[in-house]
Amino acid sequence: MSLYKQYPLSVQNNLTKQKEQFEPLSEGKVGMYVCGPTVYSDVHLGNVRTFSSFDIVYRYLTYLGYKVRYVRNITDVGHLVGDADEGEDKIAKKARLDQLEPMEVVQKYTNGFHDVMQLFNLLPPSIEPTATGHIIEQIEFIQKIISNGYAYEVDGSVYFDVKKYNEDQPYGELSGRNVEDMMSNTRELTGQDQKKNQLDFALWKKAQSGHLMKWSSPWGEGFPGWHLECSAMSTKYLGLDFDIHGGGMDLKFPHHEAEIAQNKGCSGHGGAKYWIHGNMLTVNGRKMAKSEGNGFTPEELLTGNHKLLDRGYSAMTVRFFMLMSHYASTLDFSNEALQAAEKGYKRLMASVNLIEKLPAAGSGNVDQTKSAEFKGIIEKVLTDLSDDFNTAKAIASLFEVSSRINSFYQNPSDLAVIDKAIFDETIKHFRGVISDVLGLRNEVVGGQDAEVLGGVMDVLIELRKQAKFSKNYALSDKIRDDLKEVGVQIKDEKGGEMSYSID
RNA sequence: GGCGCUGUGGCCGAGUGGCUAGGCAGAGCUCUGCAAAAGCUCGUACAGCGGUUCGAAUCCGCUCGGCGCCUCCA
Repeated sequence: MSLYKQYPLSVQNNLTKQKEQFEPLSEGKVGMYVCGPTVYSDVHLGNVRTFSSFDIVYRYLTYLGYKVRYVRNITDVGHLVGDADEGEDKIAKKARLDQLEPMEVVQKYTNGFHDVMQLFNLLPPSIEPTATGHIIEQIEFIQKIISNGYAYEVDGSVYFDVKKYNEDQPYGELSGRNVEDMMSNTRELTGQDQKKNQLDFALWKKAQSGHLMKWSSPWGEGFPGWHLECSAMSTKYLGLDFDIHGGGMDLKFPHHEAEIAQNKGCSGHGGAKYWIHGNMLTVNGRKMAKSEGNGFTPEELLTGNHKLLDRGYSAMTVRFFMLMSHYASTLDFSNEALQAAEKGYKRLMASVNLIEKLPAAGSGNVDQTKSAEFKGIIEKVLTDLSDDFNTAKAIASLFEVSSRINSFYQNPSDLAVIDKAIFDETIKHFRGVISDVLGLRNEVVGGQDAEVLGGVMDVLIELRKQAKFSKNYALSDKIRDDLKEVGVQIKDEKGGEMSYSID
């Protein structure tokens, strides 16, 4: 039996505002689209949180046995800087400032984005389409919307007719808005003379003279509107109807609302069945954002070279920190919280590393009750993950397994009564969840350096053993204390063995 | 102004009406030559005020905070 039948998944669907049983449109297969980054600057930690949230979704679906097609786009054109329609293209502006080709800007930050994803151990999507690579699809999409009567052309630009659309189907169902309210409340913007209505949004914009990123279209030279690429590319790669659409909470309106309207205006199909939104990372209670000046890059995080950071934190520490809260809750960044996460993460991983040192399970009189109880912990982990990807709850249970492992190591007799098959199954999932679902990995020195270090440590440990054996505590303590000074902790174990960990 | 979220012990954070996660910090104990690690035990928190209920952190109302979106934003 596949795991997804054993641990049926439920998800909070923001389209229906309810937690629902997850049922893919096609048995055993999942199509998921997630809004990716706009590549005109470095990603900051807040961006990382959203992508991490959906990395968990992707990983867990896969772990449950679903075959997942995960599409995450790269927005490399089209978003304007100003709040009116005449603003400059962000990428073009960056290109002008840095004296680069727009596509050089795009490439630079796309590379940077990939590096960051790798650093935090996020899996690459199945397809990573770019907006500039799908201009034709977007033009075709617009043409269909126009022919359906939901868009109009004005002087080389095309706008989506929200009011007309709203006569046939509700606009605002995802974000809980209604058109009448918005028409009376939306503030006046300048430079929107072309639009019939303030709520209308651009599907295609005529390129002003000097605009760098532009393409030919039936309406003249221009570029696609802000929301169109996701509609066009999700349809192309996942179909008119697919399972999951994800993105940051801040994209809910207007971006995702526009996406739904575009989809329905084009084909009558709304796209995704389940809409999932990741919440924001905050700093002192405020959203981390470039405009707030409270964002920092992953590099600053690692080095601690930022005024908000007391010191540097590793990528896995940060990943673990993010997983300790639920993706739909805001998460507040602080040095204290990071330090707590760091210790917790190390404790968890230490127990994972201890598993291989354990003696065999089930070597004594097997106690079925205790065995079942042990198994129950990992079942709870999977049940919690199936409850809307609740990593926070799951981690609590993982720590329980962790404690058991530590106890088994100290008291092998407790392990002797645990059924071997049950133990192996539990440990398989314990390791699987930590590495495959949560994406946590050991942060150790790699390569040749690691071998050398290991060899050096073996020598020092042997020296300390001899010193202890001859009751030369002054020397044995000096070895331990001096190593502690340079960040290596020696631990004496039962039976005279010693182990070490690197801080 | 509209839509929505939120207020949990020293800190961070889960919480499906009753059995009241977990991590970090703190206290005690065990183990230990001394440590460290680990294990065990402890703190009995849910912004305030009402209400529903046998029973509410959890549901309802009001009050007071905080935040997000409504303009590009993960």
